[in-house]
Amino acid sequence: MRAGATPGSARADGAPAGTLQSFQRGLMILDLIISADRPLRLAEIARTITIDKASAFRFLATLERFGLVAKDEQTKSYAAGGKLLHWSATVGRNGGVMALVRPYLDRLVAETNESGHFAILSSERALLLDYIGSKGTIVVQNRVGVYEPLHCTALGKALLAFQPPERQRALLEALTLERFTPNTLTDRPNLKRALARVRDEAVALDDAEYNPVLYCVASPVVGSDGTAIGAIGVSLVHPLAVRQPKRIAEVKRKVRRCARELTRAFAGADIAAAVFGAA
Amino acid sequence: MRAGATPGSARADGAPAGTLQSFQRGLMILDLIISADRPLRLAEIARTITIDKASAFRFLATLERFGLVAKDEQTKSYAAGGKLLHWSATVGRNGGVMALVRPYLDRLVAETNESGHFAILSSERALLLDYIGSKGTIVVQNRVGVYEPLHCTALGKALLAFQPPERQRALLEALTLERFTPNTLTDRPNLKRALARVRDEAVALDDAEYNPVLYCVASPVVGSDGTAIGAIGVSLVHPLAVRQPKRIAEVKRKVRRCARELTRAFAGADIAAAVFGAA
DNA sequence: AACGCGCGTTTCATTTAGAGAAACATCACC
DNA sequence: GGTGATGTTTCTCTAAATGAAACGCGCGTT
Repeated sequence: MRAGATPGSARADGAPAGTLQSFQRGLMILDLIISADRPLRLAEIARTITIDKASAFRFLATLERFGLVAKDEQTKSYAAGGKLLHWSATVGRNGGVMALVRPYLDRLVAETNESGHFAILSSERALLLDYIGSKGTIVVQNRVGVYEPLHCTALGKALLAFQPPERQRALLEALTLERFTPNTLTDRPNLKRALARVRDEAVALDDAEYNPVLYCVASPVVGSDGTAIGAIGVSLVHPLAVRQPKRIAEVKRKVRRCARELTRAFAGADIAAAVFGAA
Repeated sequence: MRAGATPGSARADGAPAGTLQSFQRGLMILDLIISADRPLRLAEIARTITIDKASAFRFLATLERFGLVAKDEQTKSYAAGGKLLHWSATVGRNGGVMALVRPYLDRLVAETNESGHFAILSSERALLLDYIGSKGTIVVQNRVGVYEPLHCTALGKALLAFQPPERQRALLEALTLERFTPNTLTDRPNLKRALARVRDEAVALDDAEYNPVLYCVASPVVGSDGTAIGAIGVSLVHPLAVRQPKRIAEVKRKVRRCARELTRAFAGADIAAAVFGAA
């Protein structure tokens, strides 16, 4: 279409060279249908993606054949299909990282009696990979697979603080720093200062910066190259937590220790010592 | 490529008209990576899908940009990416059918004290949509999202027995009737007879025909057009179950009743009566 | 060290497979 | 019954994907 595009350069639509445009469009449609909270109609989809009706029709037909979307012939609307559930089940049982992390997370939850999370950096967000609810009466709901912002969560700041300098700069540049609560850090200088502190202490805090009722503590799990491959932490109910500085200090210690041991398991004792200091 | 293909007719590669070949290829690659139990290399993928290396590279680059696959730069291998977890989380919370089914499934499990399942027909398989473990000591593991064969499971047979005649014929035609245990029905005439009985009784059994240690009982949940929109059932541990005909009869009654009530909720009392008989 | 081999990546010309317009078919709502 | 929006099919043209080939690289072998 764009005839003047130099080969090898980025195209006008933002799709970089070496990627397949039509495939990408199809994935966008699938993503749209999954993200929508209700079945979507063809015209609606074509309009939001801004592609031709006819093309949308073909994409949807292909997705349907694959079982990825289900078409309701009555209402002519499209929703997530059975294959997605199958994929979910398959991806979920993929022990991968989680098999290694689980025991540590288990112990952290048992020790602190708070809800524990493990997250990785994915698409400029913190992606919650695992969750264990506390045994206490108040339980933060399970939100595995959910994205959370980097700038105002403990897990996010732990991940952000331990990125290579250029990557961190790029991320900070790209982030929106949306305000969620009065406590949210929304200016880059303040955030940078906070990250420096996280780097020093190897513990990140979230004092109701994202969710007004949560006080979170997280530490990075660092790989052999010194960058965070994940972050582990716990969530406390905010109004109760802030009144108990001794309890917070204790939780910080336990999260920190847990992350250090995980880091040692992943990357060895020398890296762990470099990040968390000597035992 | 195939220049002689008549417009509108099926293409030589089996892809029907109106579907996008390249998009389909991309989805096949994604499916392959998800299904694989280990990270895959580019060459491997290209060979199994039988596409050009260069194309595979482009597809993978696109998938990676989307976060659907994660590339390990060290080993140059591809695995399922974070976006899939995100999709899983999003699809999972989709209350849809399950919100309606859950209470019934809950009650069935409570009444029978056995593990309960709910499945739908998807891609010539029974797709497990929900599961509740029994409160007893022996628990069948959770397998939500898993496909099971139609010809040798109680849920599958319940679904199969209540399909429109032509669809049922087509399905029977297409099925492989693979043998899993000595009890598996592997010839079509026998299977047809079994389905006729299921249709009469509105209860399907699986006497260790798929898993040698399971005895399963299931009934169809029928929609307003008289075809099964799902199936609900329980799994008993086989060697214990067969010794207790009275227990089995009781479970059958309870499963049947649960399915009837669910059918009534979905399709109304008249349909329920037509399938399950008068109360 | 030189060699061969397989793999990943990039480039390039060829041509298919997809895009888009338009015609058609339905349906809903005035 | 007409008007407009939507879903579906057909057709033509060309942009976009394809596949061959070339390149660079790491690895194991001789």
